[in-house]
Amino acid sequence: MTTAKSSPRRSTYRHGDLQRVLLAAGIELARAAGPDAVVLREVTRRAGVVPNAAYRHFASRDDLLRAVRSAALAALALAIEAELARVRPGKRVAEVARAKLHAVGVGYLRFAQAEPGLFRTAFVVTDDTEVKERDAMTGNSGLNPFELLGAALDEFVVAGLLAKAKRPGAEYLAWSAVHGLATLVIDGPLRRLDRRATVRIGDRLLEMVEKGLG
Amino acid sequence: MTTAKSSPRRSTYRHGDLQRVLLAAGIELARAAGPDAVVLREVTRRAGVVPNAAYRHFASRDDLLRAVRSAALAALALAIEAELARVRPGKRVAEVARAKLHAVGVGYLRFAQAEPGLFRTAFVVTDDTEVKERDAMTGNSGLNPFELLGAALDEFVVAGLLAKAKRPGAEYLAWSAVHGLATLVIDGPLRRLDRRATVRIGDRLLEMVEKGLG
DNA sequence: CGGTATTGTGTACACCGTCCACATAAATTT
DNA sequence: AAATTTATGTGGACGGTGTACACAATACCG
Repeated sequence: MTTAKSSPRRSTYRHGDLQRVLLAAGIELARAAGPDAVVLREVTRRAGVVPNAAYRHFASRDDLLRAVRSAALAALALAIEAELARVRPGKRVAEVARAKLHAVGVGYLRFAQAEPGLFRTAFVVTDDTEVKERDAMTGNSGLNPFELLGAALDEFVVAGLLAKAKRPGAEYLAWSAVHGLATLVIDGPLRRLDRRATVRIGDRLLEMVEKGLG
Repeated sequence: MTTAKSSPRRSTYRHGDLQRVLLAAGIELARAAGPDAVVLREVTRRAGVVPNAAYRHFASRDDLLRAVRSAALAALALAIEAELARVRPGKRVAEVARAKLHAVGVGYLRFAQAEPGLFRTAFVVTDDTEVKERDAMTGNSGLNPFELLGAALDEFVVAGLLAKAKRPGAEYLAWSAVHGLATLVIDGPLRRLDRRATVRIGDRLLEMVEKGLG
């Protein structure tokens, strides 16, 4: 017999869509158990392929992880955009701007709590710092999470809620606060908070950011 | 011959102080390259001992990592206390309280930038959530970093800078902001900032927290 | 149709954490 | 002081990991 061993479960020698399947498996592992769970051999196992096959599509395990990380960032961007889409186009620009910034924060925190594995993966620190797949980590708007926050702050300036002089760098301050709370909620002392309590403290935090930025 | 092989480099069969040496080696690895670098076999290698010897002092690699994490938290607490000690005991309580909160934030950020490996290790998420070595992670004051922040906020209330009603949970908000900025600075987009620029944005962040908390 | 580039396979290596049985030395009991 | 128990380090093994290298099978292109 020419073919036996384990279980080919695939008639053709070529897989056809291995890259995508490997990435999908990686994302699934990350979702279930965070970045450390993205192990190359398990990914290939799920794709029904030998471990080394992955090296035809990813330079290393770290390269695969980077791809998964981009996907996680894209998912976060989509979650934020979904929250932004719920903002009703009211009359007063100030209120709309406020609602949008709030939506960014809420989307961020919601995602962290709903998908902690992906969230941690999105912010894992990989070997080489610079990113090439810039647009693999964006949502429908073409903006990544950080840029979505920046856009919301721009509207704050337009609405007169934030002095133009204070705009540069403001996204770092706002992002710090929201991201910090997210890590507290998924890994830190606020781990056991339920959704309601999270929303409450999230609101307080966003209030602090709004009041404090100006 | 009874003894040969590699190099015992130790005459006595017993080591004498292995637990401490293993922990020290683990801390050194964490300092140099973060939590993932705390690998059990390397730690024992540095102690001149066979890998399994570690299991007489730590239940697992994760247990060792937890000990290193406690040490890292203690180091952070010490850094904060050092900054607090520089606060001059001025006349006005309000000014002192402000300076102390500022010192906590600055100590936190300084430590993150000066010892990124230890900082990341201090906040690594380990398997079992609860901590037993509660006082292995404190500074000279007996307080851990989080509690030091809480104490600073208490003084804020005493000084009338923070309404009593807003005190509960305030440490979560302040901590979120500072910790978020720290991660931005060591792993995120602000990675390349020099000390001066870090101090500047740190000041802005702390200003936001002060203004926003009230 | 025949050569060539692409993609998956097989084998092998070094490293990791951890289990088990065993050896040695210190502590304790007799 | 001798005997026994307990603490600590050793040796060897197993299954897991990432990845390098040579090879095989297919798709593609002239």
